[in-house]
Amino acid sequence: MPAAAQARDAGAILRATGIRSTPQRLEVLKALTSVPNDATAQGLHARLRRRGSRIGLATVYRTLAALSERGIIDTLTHRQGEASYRLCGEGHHHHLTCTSCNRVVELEGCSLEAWLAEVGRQQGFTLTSHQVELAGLCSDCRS
Amino acid sequence: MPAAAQARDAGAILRATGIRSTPQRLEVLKALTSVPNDATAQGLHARLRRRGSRIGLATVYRTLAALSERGIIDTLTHRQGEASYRLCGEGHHHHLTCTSCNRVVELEGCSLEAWLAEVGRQQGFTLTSHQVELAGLCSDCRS
DNA sequence: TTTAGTGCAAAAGTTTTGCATGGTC
DNA sequence: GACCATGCAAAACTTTTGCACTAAA
Repeated sequence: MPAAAQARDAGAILRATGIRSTPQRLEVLKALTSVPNDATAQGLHARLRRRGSRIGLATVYRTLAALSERGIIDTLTHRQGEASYRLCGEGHHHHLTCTSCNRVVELEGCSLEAWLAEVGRQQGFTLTSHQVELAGLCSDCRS
Repeated sequence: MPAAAQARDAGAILRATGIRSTPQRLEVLKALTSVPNDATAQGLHARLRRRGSRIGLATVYRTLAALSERGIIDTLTHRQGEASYRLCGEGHHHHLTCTSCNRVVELEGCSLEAWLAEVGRQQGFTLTSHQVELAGLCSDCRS
């Protein structure tokens, strides 16, 4: 459970990646661990402010950018016009989002290698990256 | 060649979808056919203006939204912060973009059904949609 | 003490909207 | 003539940046 392990000590994550540990960064990181799904910069900022934090919106953006750069969080683009972020397990994986309750399931591993290789070969491309976002209704919302 | 067929008569596309045909919408549609890759709203507007059109930016946005709603064009989100649009063939398909020259290849068909069904079953989801964006280096740019 | 992070406000950028005008059916 | 589309400008948003100040190492 990589995500849970990370959640146990936000400070350790920052220290491990060599970026300076500050109260604001810890706040953002903790807020991310307490959200089951993905969150937007604006949403995180509002949430922290509501709880009494004096953190600035720019700091939230800068923190999310720093964490994303270092691979600690993932940047999802399934929201229209607004980027959203999620604390994730390690390694390559994809997400499955419920269109009704916004629950996000992290799919472990990626079984697309064979297909990707085939497509690359057919089109003469050297594939360097791929982004996959699945959407549907979760079992709870289907009823 | 659905895309080419569409290009032959922009007016017919508009008539077929029941939306009113106007010079501006034809301009946008023709501009899309003359671009090999995807284009942004801002880019299309600038291009049309440069060629003497008096079309407004809002009209370009409204036209692209109308066309996208009706499935005549696809909305891609691989550009950061700016949506881009592409006149596409019919049916479900995915795109492969060259990270160097921005060339976009439209992949016919989608071979992910089996994988999707498996993932949905495992997670208890009823999958309703998926978005796949592949990126890599095309043969021309590899050298 | 050096270096990097923060908050605020302003700026930058994309997209949307209100409204008077003009074009389409 | 009824209705819809357009152009313009302003507004609404998200995100970035400049800068004086503060805090971390």
